[in-house]
Amino acid sequence: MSHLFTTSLKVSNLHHLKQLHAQIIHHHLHHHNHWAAQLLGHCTRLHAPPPYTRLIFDSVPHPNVLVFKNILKFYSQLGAHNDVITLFGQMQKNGVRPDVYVYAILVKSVGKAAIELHAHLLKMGYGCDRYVRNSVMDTYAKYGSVEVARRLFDEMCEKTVVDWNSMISGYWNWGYEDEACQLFELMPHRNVITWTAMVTGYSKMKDLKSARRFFDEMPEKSLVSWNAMISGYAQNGFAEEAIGLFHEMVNAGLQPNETTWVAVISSCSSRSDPCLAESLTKMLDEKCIHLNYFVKTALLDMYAKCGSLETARKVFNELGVHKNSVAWNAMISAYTRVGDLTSARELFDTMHDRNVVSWNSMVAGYAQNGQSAMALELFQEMVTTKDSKPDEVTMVSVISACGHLGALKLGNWVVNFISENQMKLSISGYNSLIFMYSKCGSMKDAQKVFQEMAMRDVVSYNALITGLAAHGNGTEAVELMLKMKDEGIEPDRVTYIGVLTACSHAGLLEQGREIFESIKDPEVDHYACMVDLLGRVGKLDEAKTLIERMPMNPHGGVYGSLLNASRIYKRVDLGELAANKLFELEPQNSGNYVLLSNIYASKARWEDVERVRKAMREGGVKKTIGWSFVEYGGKMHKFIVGDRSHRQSDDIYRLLGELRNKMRAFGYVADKSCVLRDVEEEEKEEMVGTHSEKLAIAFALLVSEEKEVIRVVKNLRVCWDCHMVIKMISKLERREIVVRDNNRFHCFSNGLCSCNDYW
DNA sequence: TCACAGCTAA
Repeated sequence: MSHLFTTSLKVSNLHHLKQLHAQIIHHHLHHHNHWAAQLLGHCTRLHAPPPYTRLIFDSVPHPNVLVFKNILKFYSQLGAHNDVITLFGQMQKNGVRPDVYVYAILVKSVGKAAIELHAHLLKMGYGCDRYVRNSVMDTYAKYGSVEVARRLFDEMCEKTVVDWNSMISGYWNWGYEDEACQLFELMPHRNVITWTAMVTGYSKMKDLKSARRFFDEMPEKSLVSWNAMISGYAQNGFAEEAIGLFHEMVNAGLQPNETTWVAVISSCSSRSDPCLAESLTKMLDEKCIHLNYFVKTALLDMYAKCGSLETARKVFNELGVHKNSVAWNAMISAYTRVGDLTSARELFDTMHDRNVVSWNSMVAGYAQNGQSAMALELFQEMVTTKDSKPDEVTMVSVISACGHLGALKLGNWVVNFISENQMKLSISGYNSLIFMYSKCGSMKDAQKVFQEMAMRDVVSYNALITGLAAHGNGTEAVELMLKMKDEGIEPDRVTYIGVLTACSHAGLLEQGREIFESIKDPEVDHYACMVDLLGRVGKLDEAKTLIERMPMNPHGGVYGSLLNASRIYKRVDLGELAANKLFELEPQNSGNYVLLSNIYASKARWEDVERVRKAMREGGVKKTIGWSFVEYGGKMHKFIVGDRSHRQSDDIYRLLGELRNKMRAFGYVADKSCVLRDVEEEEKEEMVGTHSEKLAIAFALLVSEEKEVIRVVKNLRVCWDCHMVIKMISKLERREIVVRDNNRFHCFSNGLCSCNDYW
């Protein structure tokens, strides 16, 4: 049996551990407490898989305090607090008397309940044991109240360096920078752990400069210190610095461990550089690094972000039963990143330990892939099931989805939800609110949010300027740009796109020209805005000249602006020129065909209209179909061409029929511009159909009260006949109809549109 | 005699 002792000495990896385990079983010793405790100790040290470790524990018929201690330590290290508490209960049931160390572990796991446990420990006379005392204080500092921890700290007559370190980390944990620094200064003897805690603390506050200062000033550095600094860089997006420091560490002759690798791998993920990923994979292979849980999950994420979804999935599958929520969430976002929402949802539905990040990944996945309605549906499920509590990340996605849909009532509900749950919003949270209100057509609220912000960044200004632009408030947008310059915030490319668009919508030719001239290196998008501005005020030939003099190749947006202007001013020559360029640049974009055919239609050139349609058919160009939304009763109702899925479909179609008859009676005859045709009459015709807008308006008419404003939201350019229908309904029904088309707001009343260039 | 404090993935 003596060889067992020698084997047990060199257990340096999982393989050795399993060999030792096999030998112990061979000698029928696995029921013995001594050997079980040995094995469990190795499990903790080597981060063995929990099911394997549990198997060893369960094979002991009468575990003693040593065995319990080791299994508790294992679970404690995993952060499996519930298992610690359950096992502690079992220990008491078995009549095994816990010692101070067991209590020290337990205190860490019970979280806020440590307060009761603390009283119990005092009664038992364990209060003055320095390990118990430190554990209690540490737990208060981590999970409870840092003030209580400080009181305990102050009451100690002899403080060890461990107590000081616990207290300093406790302060950092709650973001109390000043208190942490104060203690650091007061401390009689600092050790490497103290210094490392300072590095981590500053990294947590995103103050990498100070973190690095402490790192450089440390009298001695351990591997953990290096890891702290590298991880600090990695977690704050300083990938270059993290990788650089990693090389420095290797050059200093230090052997990286798994924690180091995790930081390096995650830096590589954020770079999304497939070459770097490959060289890293090779390096791990060559060095035969043992890949633990964290490393494998980090690798999974790296593969997903560096373009190899298949490899990521392979790692994910290989994690087997040991997968935790982080791996699941990484895989879910990997799918949403490439737009594969089906696979993402499949994973989301099959995972059982969903947390807030899982929900966020899925909600953001829908929101960022144009499925705002699904994003809101899932959010509502999240709130009703109370599976996880939404956080700021959730709310930003939800707010953005409300904006895309123009769901104002829902958006207001979300704002209420945020204040009721006392959620704090960061600058980007407020920015998303400005965006939402702008998109919902409520500039008053957008401006209110903007005013109330304590700090604003360039995105805040851009959100408001873009909103003002969409509402045609050109002068205000220009003023806002001047104001941001005054406050020392430099306009960026988005700002200029916003102001130029605003000038264009408000017809501010001279100011637009001036601003365009002031841009240092105008990009192609800025030229497109300028062409749009010139075109809308009727200077089409000047717009054409500007295009010819562009220093770069014009993109679709440039010619799109010219085409749109040609439509407004019925310039067939320039319209044809722009359209022909567009048919080359973006042959599958149906909108260009629609616009050209509308120019012909406005000149009653029906043969040409037919010719464009034929070209479209023959080119296999499918009209892009989009959803229209109407918010009613706190819900979004969505419609698509020929839709019959809505609950009130029958009523909606009946109303459409009635409207058609009414229009005929008022003399609006269906002419060749297909004003009143719908899908039943024109099944084979791709240019027309029962458009989503028609269905949406009919639905809104059905449910709205007399004189209520009807709001229809649609982001794509809508067709000729739909515009005509909207105009006529607004005249016949004497209703105001607001349509968000092409991200602009159009208010129809009495058959007239608020903007002068609407058809 | 030891254990207690610092670093790890979305």
